[in-house]
Amino acid sequence: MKLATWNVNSLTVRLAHVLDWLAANPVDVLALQELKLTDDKFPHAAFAQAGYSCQCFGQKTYNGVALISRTPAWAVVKNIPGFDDDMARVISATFTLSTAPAEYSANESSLRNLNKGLRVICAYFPNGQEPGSDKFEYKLAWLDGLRAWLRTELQTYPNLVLMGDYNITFDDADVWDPEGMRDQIHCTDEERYHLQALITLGLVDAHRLFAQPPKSYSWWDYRDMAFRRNRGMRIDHILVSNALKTLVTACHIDKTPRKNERPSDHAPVVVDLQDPPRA
DNA sequence: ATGGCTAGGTTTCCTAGA
Repeated sequence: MKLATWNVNSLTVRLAHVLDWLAANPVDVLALQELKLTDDKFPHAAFAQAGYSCQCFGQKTYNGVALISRTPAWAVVKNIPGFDDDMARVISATFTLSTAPAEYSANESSLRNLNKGLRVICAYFPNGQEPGSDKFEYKLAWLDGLRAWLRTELQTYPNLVLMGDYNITFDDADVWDPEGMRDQIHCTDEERYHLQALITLGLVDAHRLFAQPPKSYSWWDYRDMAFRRNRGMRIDHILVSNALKTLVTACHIDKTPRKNERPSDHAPVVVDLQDPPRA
């Protein structure tokens, strides 16, 4: 089973890129961020033609997230329960495992009660703009809300994947210029503390389970030929629950679509996962 | 150098991204 996450920076502009990428990389679930469109504008028909169904949580101009999948999504939840937010940043759903018997895909309660499903959370973490700003305070409050909710989600769904645009680097290895970015947005101790706190809840960074090329990044600024010079940061992550850790067989960042005409500034991150054993 | 692109809306400049 393959899962991927991609901040597309406007699905309106990037729809053809996403469809091309899915044709070449037929993942089971694709998490999209920064749709920048409302639900009524979501291109369901184009994805249906490619064999995918979609759960979307859109917003005009900013934010917006979606889960694109080959199998139906169950128990869809939008945003973080318990955290009041007027931005569309999170969408979650349970998916049938590819090897699950047909009867387990029959309905939502069987997935939940028999623990045969995979819970997937697609998240677009706040940018934060600048340490000390109102948006930074919002980012920290949002991270508090996410952690409180995840604590219980992990109890409900042991097989859980949290993927998306985190807008946080783990450490200096995720930054092309650690000295220049020290204490800057995405690289502050406070943000990294929050990211580590998610790990402490019982999640692991799929990327670091494997040997990766040096200077592996998922985002490059549009300016100053940053992609060509590989001046980027790794801020898009796939975290899997501890129960899934030994089932992850690969994880990579696909830089190919960043070479397109009019690319997103982010690249997709892809994880390969074996099905969890049946309880 | 507080700039350098890109996208969307309030559109010929503004906010926001990261």
